[in-house]
Amino acid sequence: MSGSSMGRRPTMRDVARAAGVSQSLVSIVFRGAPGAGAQTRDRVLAAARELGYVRDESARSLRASQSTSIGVCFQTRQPFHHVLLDGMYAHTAGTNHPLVLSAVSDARDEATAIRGLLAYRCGALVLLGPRGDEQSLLAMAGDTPVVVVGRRVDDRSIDWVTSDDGLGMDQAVTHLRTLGHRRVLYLSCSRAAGGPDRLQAFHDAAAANGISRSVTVADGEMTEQRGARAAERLLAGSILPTAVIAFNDRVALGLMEVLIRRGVAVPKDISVVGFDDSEIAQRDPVLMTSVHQDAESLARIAVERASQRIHPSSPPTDPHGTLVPTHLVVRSTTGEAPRR
Amino acid sequence: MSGSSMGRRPTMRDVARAAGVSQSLVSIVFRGAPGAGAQTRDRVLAAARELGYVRDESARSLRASQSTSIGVCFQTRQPFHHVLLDGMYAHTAGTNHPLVLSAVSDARDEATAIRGLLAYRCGALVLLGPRGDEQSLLAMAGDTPVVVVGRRVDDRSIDWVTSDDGLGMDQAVTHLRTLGHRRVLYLSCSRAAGGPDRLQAFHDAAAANGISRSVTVADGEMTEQRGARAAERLLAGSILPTAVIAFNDRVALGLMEVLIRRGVAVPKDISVVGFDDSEIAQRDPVLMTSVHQDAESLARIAVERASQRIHPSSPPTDPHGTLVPTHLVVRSTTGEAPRR
DNA sequence: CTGAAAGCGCTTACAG
DNA sequence: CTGAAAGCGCTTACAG
Repeated sequence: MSGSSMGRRPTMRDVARAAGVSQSLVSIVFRGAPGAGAQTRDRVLAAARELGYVRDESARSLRASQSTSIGVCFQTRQPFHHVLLDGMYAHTAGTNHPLVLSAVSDARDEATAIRGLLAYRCGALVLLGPRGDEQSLLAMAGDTPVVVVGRRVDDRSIDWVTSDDGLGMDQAVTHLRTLGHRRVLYLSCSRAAGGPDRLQAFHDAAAANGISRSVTVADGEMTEQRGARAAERLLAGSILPTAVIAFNDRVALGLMEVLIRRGVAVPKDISVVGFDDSEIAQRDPVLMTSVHQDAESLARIAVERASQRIHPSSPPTDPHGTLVPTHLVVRSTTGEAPRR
Repeated sequence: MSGSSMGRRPTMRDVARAAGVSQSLVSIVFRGAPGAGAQTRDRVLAAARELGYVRDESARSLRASQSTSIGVCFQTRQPFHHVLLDGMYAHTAGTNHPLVLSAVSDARDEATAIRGLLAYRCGALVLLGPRGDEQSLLAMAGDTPVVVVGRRVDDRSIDWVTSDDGLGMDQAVTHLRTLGHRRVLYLSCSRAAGGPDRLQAFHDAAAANGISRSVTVADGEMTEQRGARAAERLLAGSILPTAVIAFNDRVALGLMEVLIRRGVAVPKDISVVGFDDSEIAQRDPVLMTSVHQDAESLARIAVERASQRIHPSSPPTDPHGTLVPTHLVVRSTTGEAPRR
């Protein structure tokens, strides 16, 4: 980088001088605004590259009348959030929507993470699986528009996008029912974003399939550990369900790890269905039947909603929420119900 | 938030007016600079809270003579990076070092991620497991100081901190040797940051334990899939090693998943040692023997180095790198070498 | 402590 | 296209 010879980082003035144009024009080129000829534009970009120029986001967002960056709040320990992040990066590459990230972790609560995003003047916030209730999310965000991913929201000032759990659960239960299963256990996670939605969806699907009276539900965390515990409790009990649907793939994996070690054959003795269809489910030899969540669409729609809120060309979309279809990926962990 | 009644977000001026002090004084309070009495300070903070004031990082970092924020470049698909993120958040909470995150993913290469950090005027960059070679990292960072986590770096202008792989490998190999193992396979990952270091460490540890001639090495990716493939290749071969050390816990897990399904008992028939001692290794029923990486110390030292580079009270520390000790956590996947 | 002021690097509107 | 200018919300040095 020849820029290093200057002793400070190059500014638009430096690029302008190097390209022999005005500073205003450099700004026009970098904003992609009309007013620069193709040839001039190339000269400016060449000079910028030569100097190692990087446009200053702090200055840009401070000065711009409308902040276009999208703040994303995610959880460090949620693999599915990282898949969503990938998708959001893919859908903002080359746009004027830089992503600003802020993580929720043991040492950092949601309010702190959101405050961190506001400090960078984000034009909109995308919250992945937020735990807070609607009113506190609204209070935290203040005047900044909010898009929630992974659960429904009633308040109409918040946009949301999530997988169609009703559809997904129905696909899972119908699949099991077709295989002859009636005694189905659902490992719920009421604490998670979308946890209550998914539980309701399970009850609805059981009713629709006429097995409401033979299904059971257990509640807990959304980790492998929780699945493992559930397996132990199952094995200690008198009547085994013939199939288990887990809140997510991680819970299903933990469950299967214990079952297999204890000599319970999957799916011969018990069928297992995961949720997410993450890498966990897809890999050999796990090959788990799982409800596929379309992370790519979730991410794309979240970005689109945020972008619409930032540039309100039209009144807010109605409805304010989107359900993304799921589909069931049948692999090797589901089979005919055993007769017992 | 009573601030929402203003129609725009509150600034320091608004807080000053509400608290009945000057704007300069509000700045002093928020910077923690000397010049404000305890009582005034409380009045300012109360007014700020009342208004829902969040200090504008864009303006702060634009104006401040020295940018104090730390840019962190991480990979979305690396669980260990998220543990490091947790640690870095914990060690910057309450300091004047806000973290700015930028992810590397399929859709976003390292150069783009680093440029993203520079755009926010970070005072220093912390790169988690960067893949680029030293010269390109230096070129990308320009004048911004760089701290690399997860591998050694020769260039003395870059600080680094990583686990002592030499120690960790020696702990793993010595443990196996004590149990009578000689035929040890190492599943390497030369492409990963620190991969070559760890491979060299394995060879050194084998030599120190007098088993150089009976060990083998296979190379590949750092995923469960890769471990599963390795297990299949092992089972197809004529002579099984009596123990496997994996590049990380994920590879070890994939390996064990196949072994257990094929009726190969761990550790009776084959011992398995992971690396990282992540949640994967710790959970029941996996309970994997693994080389523990001290993520908390790695994160703390990375933050300390970055902070030192931002506020150079003393000349750069010598040496510019730190090796963090590992320790071996013995669980249930290692045992006496089988006689065959 | 106050108050007035300069300036970080941009965006934006404006006269030419 | 240029060039001069204002201003985003802060930090910082300064006179009182």
